[in-house]
Amino acid sequence: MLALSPFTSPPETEAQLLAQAKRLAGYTLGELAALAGMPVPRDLKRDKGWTGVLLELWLGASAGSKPEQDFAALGVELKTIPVDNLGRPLETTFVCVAPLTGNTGVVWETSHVRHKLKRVLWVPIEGSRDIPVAERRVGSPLLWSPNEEEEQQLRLDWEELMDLIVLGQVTRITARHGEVLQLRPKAANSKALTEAIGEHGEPILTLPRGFYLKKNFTSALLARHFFLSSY
DNA sequence: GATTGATCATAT
DNA sequence: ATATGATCAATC
Repeated sequence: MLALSPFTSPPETEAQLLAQAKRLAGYTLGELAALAGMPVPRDLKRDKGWTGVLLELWLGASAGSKPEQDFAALGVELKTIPVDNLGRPLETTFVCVAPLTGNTGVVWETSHVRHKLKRVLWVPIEGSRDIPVAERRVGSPLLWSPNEEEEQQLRLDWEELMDLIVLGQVTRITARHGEVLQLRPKAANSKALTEAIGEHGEPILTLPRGFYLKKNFTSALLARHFFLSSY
């Protein structure tokens, strides 16, 4: 029998949240899904957010689609991150949608990116596609805030990208811009359009974009944690 | 094999 | 269309 049950209400402290996340380490997604009464999809092709929702449930996050941090009372954001057998990220990490209009005068200090990343509970999950979803294991969690260097890296990339957006260059931005933070499409499909600023300052329609953390960034922060926890 | 651009589900 | 949760898969 598993001495484990999902939170039915949000955790009241960071310590409580982290403790519960630590309890989940080592369990498989299949075990956690069964205890939560959730069916396990064969793969994640049509259930890309399934793992995130499962962990939200187990950790007592305000499930669903509220434009808030997952643990609003604690100011903590939950991110599951798929990793390989060495704990390296297999995917980039979505942060938030990029505002493409109304950006005159915006600054890093009050940006959505900075707010989202102020405090993050990272939960690594085995993500190799050759491991059946139900057999993938939850890894050791990490409660993280950007250090000075990370914050600076993020700020520089964000400022470069936002400058291009404000200057009407959004359609010229590719995922190659930015060292640790990149801008990529974030949409249902390539026909979903949103308003942006064109190269002559005119309104245009373009693909919605999102900010994503590149793997070099998340890989480093997870590696640091792994290194430190091995002592 | 890694990366960039595209895409999937669901709720509001 | 926008927000939440992300991974897929064509291409380099």
